[in-house]
Amino acid sequence: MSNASAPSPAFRRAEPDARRLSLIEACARVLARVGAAGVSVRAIAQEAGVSVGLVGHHFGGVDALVSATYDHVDGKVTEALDDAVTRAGTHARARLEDFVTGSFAPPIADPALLATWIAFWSLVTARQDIARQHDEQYAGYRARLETLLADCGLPEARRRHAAIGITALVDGLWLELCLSPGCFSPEEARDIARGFLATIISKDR
Amino acid sequence: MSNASAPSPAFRRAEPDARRLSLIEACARVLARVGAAGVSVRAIAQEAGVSVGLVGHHFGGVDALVSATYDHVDGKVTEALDDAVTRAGTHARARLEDFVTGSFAPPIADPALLATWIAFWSLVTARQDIARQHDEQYAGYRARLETLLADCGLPEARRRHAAIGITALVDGLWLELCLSPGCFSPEEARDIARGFLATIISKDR
DNA sequence: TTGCTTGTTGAACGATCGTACAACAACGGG
DNA sequence: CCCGTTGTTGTACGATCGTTCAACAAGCAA
Repeated sequence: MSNASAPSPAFRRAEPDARRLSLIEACARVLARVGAAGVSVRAIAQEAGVSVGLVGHHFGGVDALVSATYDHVDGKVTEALDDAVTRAGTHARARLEDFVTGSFAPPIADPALLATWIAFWSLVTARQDIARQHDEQYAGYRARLETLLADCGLPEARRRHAAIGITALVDGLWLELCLSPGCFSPEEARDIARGFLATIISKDR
Repeated sequence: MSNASAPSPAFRRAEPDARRLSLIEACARVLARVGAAGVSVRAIAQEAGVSVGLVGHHFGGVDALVSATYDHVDGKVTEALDDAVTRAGTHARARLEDFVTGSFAPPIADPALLATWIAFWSLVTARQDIARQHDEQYAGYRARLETLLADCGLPEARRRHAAIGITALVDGLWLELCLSPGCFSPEEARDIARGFLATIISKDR
């Protein structure tokens, strides 16, 4: 039964980018499971199946890894919503509706993703770089929303308040959908959001 | 200048309830400052100006103190909103509006309180007792809201969706008001919330 | 095969964590 | 005045934290 000719390697080398990605994904899973209060280098390394030192080698420290995870998760959310808009076709109202209700469907409605996001929120107070990342993320989301509202013919004077309100409603529904999953369904969240949009944009067009 | 007759005491004894309250308030301040990830027995004790052992003596552990802080902060929020409703008088629509917009005025709009609340959210995933406390708090808020909606003549069939939507909008506005304080003002949040209410409840009555 | 690059490991370090507990002292009742 | 109650202190302990770094080895080039 010996296998001397192929002494299976103790570990596999990986491309730096690939290894960084696997660490980022492991960090996101740990954040979702134990929250920002319980995240640690050792927990992340174990989740990724590597040693503790590798985090320092690729990211310099756990803070940079958490920050990179924020960027990565935000990118996935943005990509998913952009895909939803593209799939909606060219009808402006449909593009807006699918952008807004996209937050209540996979992969964004995933409880693990929401828990990860809450962990980032909890770090805004304590860490300046996370606060900056949040500001950029929030501004980007609102800017995309305002563009979609403009395409629906909403006058510029009303876009700002509309975008703030829609974002708040979506965030609140998304949040509660994660914290108390049994309270209401994604379909109900969609209906509520669609009803709010109907009060802002005229039904036709 | 000697004062031998009054050798100033090294510490003051306090009523258990009073000491517990001061520890709870110190815990809330620490949660607001450093978030759930940075809270510790030593930080809380230093904030309250007492020794580390006192936390264990009065609460048994830091987890119970955090849980008690959640109860206390939730009680203060509920009290402030109930006061707003009482001050609004007997007009049903005014009571509803002041209940909803009360979240954008002191003491609830206080950034420290919001940061504390986010810290609780971040613990929902990791701690079952915090999750239960959240469910109770959320159910209580929605029940009060549904009562106010009923007083405004909203048919029962529409109350559930309306309450979920209003709660989500308020939570989202409250959240962003804390995370990016410079983005929009409490007055704007009030206007947006009032506009949403107007689409749910007929203007008269 | 040999040698080099470098991704990877795991032990070691000091700091900080939560908790336990024995000693101390403030304060009220005798 | 003294004494008992008990709120309070501060040290001690083991566990875990983030980081560092010398040694190892996987994979590629020659």
